[in-house]
Amino acid sequence: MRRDTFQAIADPTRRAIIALLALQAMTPNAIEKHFDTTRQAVSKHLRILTECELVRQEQKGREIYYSLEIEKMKEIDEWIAQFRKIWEARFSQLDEVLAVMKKKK
Amino acid sequence: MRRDTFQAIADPTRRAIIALLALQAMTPNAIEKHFDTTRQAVSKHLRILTECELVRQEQKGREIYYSLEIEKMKEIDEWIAQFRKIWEARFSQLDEVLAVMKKKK
DNA sequence: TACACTTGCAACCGTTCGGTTTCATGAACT
DNA sequence: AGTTCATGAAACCGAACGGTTGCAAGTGTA
Repeated sequence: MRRDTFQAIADPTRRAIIALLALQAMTPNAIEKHFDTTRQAVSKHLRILTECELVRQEQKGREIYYSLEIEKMKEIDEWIAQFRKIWEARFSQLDEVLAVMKKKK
Repeated sequence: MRRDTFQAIADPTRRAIIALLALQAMTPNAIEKHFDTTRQAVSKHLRILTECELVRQEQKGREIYYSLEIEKMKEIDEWIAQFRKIWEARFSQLDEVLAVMKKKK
């Protein structure tokens, strides 16, 4: 069973849950109301997110509040960084070209 | 069949292929040599990447060169941006705290 | 033309995924 | 103590995934 951050964000429902939890901690019941699935399906997603350590739980009486472990998202950001570097380099190249064109004019 | 950028980067082999193609265009045969799988498996990954428009092909004689459509990676970057905003905000808050502490000392 | 090379595609296989249904557990309320 | 509420876990299902094997098609070369 692969269980990493990339696999966690592969599912659109999980991405939506992550985005929700970025704003505030929520209980499974509260999360469920934002979607068209059953509570159990949400619960399964939360299980996966917990296993990936993208989310942490905090028991409050009989409710469990889930909140986002936002630091984990940096894993994705770091991987993307190598490509961002490339397109930023291209952009500055374009900038140079434009500067040269302007000069000539 | 879900076929989007997030699902494309969920697989570690595909991530490695993407990273390879970011450096230079390659043929399936050349790509295969970097991995421990069969050519056909790589071919399947390339098919998925093509369907996601993350990769484009260019026929050169009997060889096909695959290259990365790096712009597509921005989709991921844009989604991550919302979280980057949060952790950067937290970082600058920390910065403020440190500044205040320094002042007091 | 015959043959080697590069590649894609279809069929199959075991595993995982995402979901539903059902049941168990533990906290809060009456 | 009994009931309701919030939640997780297990069993099951159909679909998709990732891989392998075998084959077909097109290009280059002797």
